[in-house]
Amino acid sequence: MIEAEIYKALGDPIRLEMVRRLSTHQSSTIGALSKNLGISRQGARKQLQVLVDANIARLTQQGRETQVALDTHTLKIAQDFIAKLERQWDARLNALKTLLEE
Amino acid sequence: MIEAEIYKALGDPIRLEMVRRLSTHQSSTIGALSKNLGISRQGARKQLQVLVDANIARLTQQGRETQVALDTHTLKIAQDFIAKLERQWDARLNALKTLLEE
DNA sequence: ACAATATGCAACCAAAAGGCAGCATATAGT
DNA sequence: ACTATATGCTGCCTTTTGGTTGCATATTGT
Repeated sequence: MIEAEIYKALGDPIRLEMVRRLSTHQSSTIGALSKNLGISRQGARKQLQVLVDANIARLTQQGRETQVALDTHTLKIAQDFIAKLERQWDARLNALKTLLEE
Repeated sequence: MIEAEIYKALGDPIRLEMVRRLSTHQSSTIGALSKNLGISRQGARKQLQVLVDANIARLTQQGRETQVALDTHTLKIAQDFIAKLERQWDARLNALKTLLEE
């Protein structure tokens, strides 16, 4: 059940804010991403690592700073998984509805 | 940040399995949903409650048993949110690509 | 060379989450 | 009526998570 780790990583307000900042390109380094979150730099770094471990964010070191980038492939997996759940659920509901209308 | 609660609810293998079962209509009552998960009935019930609190599952009591149903509206919110993240990220990447190609 | 900046790593702590056993209650089947 | 079934509720325990402080290191700007 790979997907669970992705959702788990997204299931925290601070981590979700990080992803939001990355998606809008408001921050691109660890330092920038860690500011104004209401927690310490080290705390923020720990949260970022959760995103990295879930393959939602990727790190690239450049000199003394480290660039952070989103991995949209991973996000797509999550999105597709939910879409599939919805389709399966609705398909059966529609089948039932059709049956009742006959 | 409402979305975080939805992802948090989906971010556990057992809860995700429950959602999967519901989506494929393999189980529809609390009892059926709680079997063969590797944990006790009480444990499963607690996990189910997380899905209910996140508005991913709904409960409807019928006599001595309780029906469980998915709330696809909530799932759609999660799906749309990820789609938006991807679009924002890619839009800027494409803009950069265009700029470099000029 | 020196100071400032960007980051890493480990130890520690409190709170939340995940899971269990035990007991109670209401409904359904015989 | 009696038994089995479906479920609820509470208290307890262990593990995980979210966060901190303190200290170390490497790179950059002056």
